[in-house]
Amino acid sequence: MERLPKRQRHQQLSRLIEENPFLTDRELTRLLKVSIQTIRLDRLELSIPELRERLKLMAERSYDPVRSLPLHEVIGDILDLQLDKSGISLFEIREEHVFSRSGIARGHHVFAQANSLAVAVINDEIALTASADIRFIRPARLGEKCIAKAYVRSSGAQKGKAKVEVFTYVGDEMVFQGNFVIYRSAGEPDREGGDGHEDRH
Amino acid sequence: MERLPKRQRHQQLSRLIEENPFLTDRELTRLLKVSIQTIRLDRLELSIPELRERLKLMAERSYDPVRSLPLHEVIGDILDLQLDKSGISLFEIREEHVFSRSGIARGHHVFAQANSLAVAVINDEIALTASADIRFIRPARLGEKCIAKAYVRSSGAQKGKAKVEVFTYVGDEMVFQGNFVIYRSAGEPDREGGDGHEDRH
DNA sequence: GCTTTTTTGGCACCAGGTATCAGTATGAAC
DNA sequence: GTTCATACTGATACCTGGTGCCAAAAAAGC
Repeated sequence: MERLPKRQRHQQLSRLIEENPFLTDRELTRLLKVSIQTIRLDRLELSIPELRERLKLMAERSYDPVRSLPLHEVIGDILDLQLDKSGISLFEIREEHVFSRSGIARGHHVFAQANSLAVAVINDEIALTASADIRFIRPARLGEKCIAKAYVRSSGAQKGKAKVEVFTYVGDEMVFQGNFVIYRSAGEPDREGGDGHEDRH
Repeated sequence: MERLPKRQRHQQLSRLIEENPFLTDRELTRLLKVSIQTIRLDRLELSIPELRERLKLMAERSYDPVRSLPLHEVIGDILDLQLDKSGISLFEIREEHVFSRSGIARGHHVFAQANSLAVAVINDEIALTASADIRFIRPARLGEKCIAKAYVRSSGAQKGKAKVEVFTYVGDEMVFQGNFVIYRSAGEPDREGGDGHEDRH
């Protein structure tokens, strides 16, 4: 018996299930023209879990709050935070942040890291982005770690507006720079803004 | 028999399953102190599908490319697009876009709608945001429908840079305004940018 | 009291498997 | 030719997490 058919079938099986994880063993018998036992042996050898386990894994992954709400609260990990002074956050460009073909991060994510850091650095219950002036210096790419540094240029605790400057680096290359004007609740909290935070931890 | 216990149980059941869709009927019997048949009757009345169906739905949702990559391609539905001239998109502020307590949309989403429309309106294979000057005029809130209108002010097909102005409205109130500079592949596609598109359909 | 609703129990059945044992085909090795 | 290994198939028992249905018991409601 040729060895190839089996290996080919294994490859096909992997591919089929990868591109449609909703296939039952019975449906796979039709596609691969082998018995259901063979399908199951193959899955065993390839350690591909059964349909229900596959679906459960997918559901869990999409249910994971960290993954399912990637734009909640602060984007990136806060490394340092000196309220009303400065802050640093780290954000790694992963698969889900880039265009699959070019590997270039979508602007939203780079913006979101900077924006949420600018908001987080403001020492107030409510902080909302009023305006921003941003520049994408060079594209951020898959796997790169973006370090955003925010500096409060004028805290404006009395005026109700604060100016925050954010620089985002990959290594020593700057990829993004932005000037944010943040409304703070000391001023008129709800008049403007498109972002804010409600939980300070 | 009081009507309340049943209704209360129904509420509890809905809440429990909502916050943990992975619960089996058997586990629910422990939590609600009723028989498994009652749980099943309750699910029937509330038309809550069985565990496996719930997981399957979650898996499908996370597998659906449109939903699983909410920040892919264009955010919002394109209502009108005249390449290198103007475009209109609609984006409804839903639960997942707002801060749960204030109901105010996170800035990323409002920005993302405007940004992706600005990029989409450019008639080129590759388009990347180079810089932007944005203003959040008033907060967008849960349930509001944001209409973004983009106007290409200078297409710059030769220069490699285009200027796009975007206004986002809720009803006749402006919530956001932004000026975008977009790099287009005619110029130097990969030199800058934080966003782009790879598929034009 | 009696009636109605709610709850429970029991049983058959289903999908989509796992696990295991036995049998068959096929080709290479001696 | 016989033996052996590998691959494949079939059959059966069992599992989970249910559905569907019927009847009995319990709890309200009047």
